Amino acid sequence: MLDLAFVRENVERVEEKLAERGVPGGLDSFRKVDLERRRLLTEVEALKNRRNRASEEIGKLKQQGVDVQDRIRETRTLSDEIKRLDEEVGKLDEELRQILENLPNMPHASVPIGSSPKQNREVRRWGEPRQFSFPPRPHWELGEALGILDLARAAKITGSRFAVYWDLGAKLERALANFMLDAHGREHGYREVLPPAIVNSASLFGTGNLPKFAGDLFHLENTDWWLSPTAEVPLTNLFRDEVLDAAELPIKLMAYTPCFRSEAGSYGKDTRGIIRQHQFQKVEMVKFAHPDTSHQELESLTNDAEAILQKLGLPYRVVLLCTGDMGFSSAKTYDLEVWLPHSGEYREISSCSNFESFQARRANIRFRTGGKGKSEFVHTLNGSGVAIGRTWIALVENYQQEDGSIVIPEVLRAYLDGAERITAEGRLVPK
RNA sequence: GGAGGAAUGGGUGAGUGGUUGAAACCGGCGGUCUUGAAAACCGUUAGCGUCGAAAGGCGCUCGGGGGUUCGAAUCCCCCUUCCUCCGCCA
Repeated sequence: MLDLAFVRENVERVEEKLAERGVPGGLDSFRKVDLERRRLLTEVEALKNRRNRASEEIGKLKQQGVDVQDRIRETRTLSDEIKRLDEEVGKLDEELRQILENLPNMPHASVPIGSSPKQNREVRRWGEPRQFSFPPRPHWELGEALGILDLARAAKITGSRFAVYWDLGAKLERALANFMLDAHGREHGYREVLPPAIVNSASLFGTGNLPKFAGDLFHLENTDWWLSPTAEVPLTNLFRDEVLDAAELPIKLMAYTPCFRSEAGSYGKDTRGIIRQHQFQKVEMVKFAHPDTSHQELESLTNDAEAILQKLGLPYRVVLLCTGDMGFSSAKTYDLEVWLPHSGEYREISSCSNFESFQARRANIRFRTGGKGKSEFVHTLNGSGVAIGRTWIALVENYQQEDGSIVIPEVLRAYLDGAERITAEGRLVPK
């Protein structure tokens, strides 16, 4: 959420910035409602002042034993008028609140302007896509053939866009999680957290998922609970309504959690395989940073995610999203895209964003320097470090052999009882 | 799930209708004293909104929301969270 006073004082600049994001319509209704609200507010506050003085007076007179019936009657009329005006102000408050809550964040100056992913800017590449001496197969074929991935049975027990992993397929998922948590914990200084996978609407409001994007989420019937779409939500909200000490910043947290997305509106997209799932697991990194250094923190956060792909030997590129492709809450986002041989393209595997004070304002997360002075909103950041399901895909596809087996990268073997290769030998799954 | 109890400023904790936005203590900050420090003493110490060029007004805020009243931290209703006891349970 943007700051009310800031928007008021910079309406035109805000309008320009939002136009860059392709937000239709200007801020005319904002101007109108804001003005009218303030006009009414001064009016009703003047009346309240009169009422307060009158009440005080009545109290005094009553103690002196003076008859105050007339005074009371007058003041009652005043109170009625106040009540009426208060309701009007309330309506305008609500209108203004809705306008503000539905404005996306302003893009950082370094973000390229554009309306589609085509205007995203590739920042760097790492690794060379492997040259295959045979036609590489997609992960769903390899996985089913090896008996480590089972989409048919997942559809039976739950539905489409769910997966069952067997044997080394399941273990690989667990190995990846542990490998990533260890790397970020030991080498990058993130503290591990295990949060709830169900969150309330206040938390989702804080990160900017609600009220606008309820359709992307799973809602638990007759409750205020939702399945968390990413650990960003619980982690960021850990410090909701709290004041942190500047000396503690940056605070770096990570969590391995399931993530749930309704994927409404993506029918027909990525229908094969496990690219797009209703449930997937992810290691997520979240930072609470000082405003002065948050953009440096974004760079290092992105590097931390990249380190995972490098250790796994997976070719990727880093893309700076343009204004039109960024998420609602973000001021600047880098996507990491990993190379997928079956489609011969780079696909998103991590998204690293600086939200600046946008989420902090919504969630009321502040910091104070030396325990004194005025508190300020922190800057929040997060990034996938990285999405496990898609890493699983990338490994299977990039390390596939002509015989359909998968070579396990060196760094993961310790997490898989020393296994060097996944083969169909001894498969458990009935065909 | 059932029965009770609680929620006040950075902390502890007073306060059951009228100068209480809130005592007292602790903590924080500034000062006096001291070679320095401690102790002691004095002073100071909420947030948001709104008007104003400023100085400074004014309004709102005692878990959240509604109500009663000329007037609510105080009375009534609803909700949330926490605690205790009973039941159930991985």
